[in-house]
Amino acid sequence: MEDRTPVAPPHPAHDVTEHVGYRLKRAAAALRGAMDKALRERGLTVPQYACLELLDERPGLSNAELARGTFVTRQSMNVVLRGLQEADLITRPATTDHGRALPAHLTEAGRERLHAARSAVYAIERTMVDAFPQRRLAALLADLDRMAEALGG
Amino acid sequence: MEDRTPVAPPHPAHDVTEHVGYRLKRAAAALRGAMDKALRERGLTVPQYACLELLDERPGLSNAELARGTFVTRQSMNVVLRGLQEADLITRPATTDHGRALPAHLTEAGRERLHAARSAVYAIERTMVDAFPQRRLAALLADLDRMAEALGG
DNA sequence: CTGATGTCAGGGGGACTGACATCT
DNA sequence: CAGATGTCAGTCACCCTGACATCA
Repeated sequence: MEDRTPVAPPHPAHDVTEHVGYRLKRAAAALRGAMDKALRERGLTVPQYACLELLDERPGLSNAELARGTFVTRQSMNVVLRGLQEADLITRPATTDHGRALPAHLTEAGRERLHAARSAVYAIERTMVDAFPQRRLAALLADLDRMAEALGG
Repeated sequence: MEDRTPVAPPHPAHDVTEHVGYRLKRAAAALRGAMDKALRERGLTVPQYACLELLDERPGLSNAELARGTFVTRQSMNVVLRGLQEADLITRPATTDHGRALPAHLTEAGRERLHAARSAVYAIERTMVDAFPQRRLAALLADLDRMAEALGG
């Protein structure tokens, strides 16, 4: 496996734009940018939106559970929750009589904010999905999952 | 911790884990994490590695050109270049007799560092690519590109 | 003047590790 | 005791906008 080529003039093989990683990053960056913009116009950050979606799906999750569900530390999720609380989009009890876990719930304002944001996010997803043949969707989803798992995601 | 029945997911259609965006972000995050780790062990950050790859491919690019090539501002790229210069991985003339653009070039140390990092990065790519049927690679690359373009990436 | 460039200053969102107290 | 949790403190990498001077 020894490549003895000393130094390399610009070869096609060295064109990083041909690599899977580059394409993946580019697509994810484009998605992130589109979501950033759409969500900021609606008063949410991407982590906040993800947290609201998860809470809408599973009301009563604790900070640590939300952190695990979005693949961040509970310290990072704590900051997100604090922001959502200050905006009155979620509620958390200050104390609990059993254990330390504090269940979070969407407020009515939180539900409304989420639904507005969701429309925008779904439109972005629709744009992505419509960009390639529909029959390849399932395979694409499966391959993305396999890549994430192979890398320990 | 499961004291009560955890919470029934209201609608499957609301399960964000089914969405393309979620899968894409998860795969990209796994890639980013793997690259972060591998590159840190070799004394590079991800933006630094990207910059070195671009400079290897196109020697003499200026700060602004590198910024455009990696989709960041020239201020951000300036920080990256400063770090690479302090590590003696690239050289830039302090002045030029024509214009303001300062062409950057890899040093020998820069080439060596890049090649070591590239081996690690390529191994990560190999892991990703080997995770799904090879015959779907071309379609996957094309679909990722189409998604990025559809979103204005 | 206009446009592109390099650079300094400042800020901000997002994520991490370490440390500590609380509660089962 | 161990284990999970909430939280405070500090740090870091990254990217951004604004402002300014330089130069074709």
